Amino acid sequence: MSLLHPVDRSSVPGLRSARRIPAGEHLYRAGAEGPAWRLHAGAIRLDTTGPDGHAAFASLAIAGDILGCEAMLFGVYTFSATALTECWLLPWPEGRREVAADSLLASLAQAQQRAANIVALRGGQAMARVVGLIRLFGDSAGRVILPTRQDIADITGLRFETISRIIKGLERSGVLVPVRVEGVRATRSYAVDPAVLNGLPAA
Amino acid sequence: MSLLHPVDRSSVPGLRSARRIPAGEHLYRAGAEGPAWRLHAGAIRLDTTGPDGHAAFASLAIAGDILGCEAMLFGVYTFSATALTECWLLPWPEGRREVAADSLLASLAQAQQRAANIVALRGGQAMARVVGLIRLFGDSAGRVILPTRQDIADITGLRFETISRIIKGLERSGVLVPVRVEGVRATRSYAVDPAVLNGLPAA
DNA sequence: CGCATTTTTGATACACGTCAATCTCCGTGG
DNA sequence: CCACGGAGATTGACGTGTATCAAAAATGCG
Repeated sequence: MSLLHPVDRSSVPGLRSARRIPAGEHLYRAGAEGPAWRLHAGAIRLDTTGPDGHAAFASLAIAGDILGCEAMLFGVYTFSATALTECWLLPWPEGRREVAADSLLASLAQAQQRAANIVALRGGQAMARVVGLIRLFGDSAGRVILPTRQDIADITGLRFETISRIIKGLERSGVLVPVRVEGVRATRSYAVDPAVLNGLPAA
Repeated sequence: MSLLHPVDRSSVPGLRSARRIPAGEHLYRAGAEGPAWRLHAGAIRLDTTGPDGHAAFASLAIAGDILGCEAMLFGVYTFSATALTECWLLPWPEGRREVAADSLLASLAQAQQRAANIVALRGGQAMARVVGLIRLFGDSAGRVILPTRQDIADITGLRFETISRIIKGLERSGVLVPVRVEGVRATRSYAVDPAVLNGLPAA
């Protein structure tokens, strides 16, 4: 296995002011004040804090999504945001101008599409759910960096033991091949069988 | 059981141009052209049409939600919309003016909140999911008009036989009491135990 | 090198799925 | 007004996919 290096973000135009969040850390918590963000790279989970103070998975943001825009309306964040993988974010809206209606409309349409994706990850058999999540997280080059087993379990509504069994099964059947990436846990970086990454039902 | 009568919508201000959709009928289909709508009363399911032409539950709209705004951006609807209960809708945006950014922002925040609700309906034990859906559909007076068992099953990611068993169980334990409403099927209109309608874990 | 965290694996239980047979409701037409 | 028929709902018997509990192994940090 060759050792890959993470992308150098400092060369990306307009990303001077980008904020980096390491995997597992909070971007913000429900009830706190702060700006809205656009997620440039990585994945973030959003949790509601129940009346009993117990956090429950509520939604998912992946590259391109807008997060925390409700704080522009209510003053505080509704959800807590935690990085599932290393993330790069930009304050939103980007320019110093007013928020364009078109931009908001696009965000709204995208939010609905994302919601439909998440719903699909929470129905059907466990194998199909996990493969769906791998597709959602996989890049065009056929590589994935997955969240922890526990986070995958929260997203799919399964148990981490079940996730572990399924991912090990996909490894054994060759659908997933471990890939070492600097700064990423060994159990979380894989190359994905391209046939499975697009439509096929997997093993 | 007394016979209740449906609300007379003609007395609601600004609802002259409202469109009525009977339970079970389509408002629009994916790929078609049309305006965006605000759902004034009732509930609507949104389905994605998969590559195999097979429809899958994607999202839910309840009173106050905006539907089909993606058609303002892409020209066509992304999802198919079907009435779960009798619905009243208004074309959106309401006035003849431009869409206000604030209004869109509110819709975006609401869409995210709704998505979190739906996610919650698709995890945990079957009883908790069904009770959660009853809470979502129940009005402040403690009455619910539910979708068909099949629709509830699609929303919660369970089977209609399971839904039937759970709802019958709630009836037998007195949490749900059948209520006759004109034009609504006997199995779909109930009074809900107020203790269960707010926080309590149910039977 | 030791230790906390995460992941893997096994054995067992049970909640829900599946299949199939009624039963109820309600609209239709004789 | 009642017989008919179809869609939706209920119920039972049985199978199975995940949950649950428990223990060991792997991973990576200090």
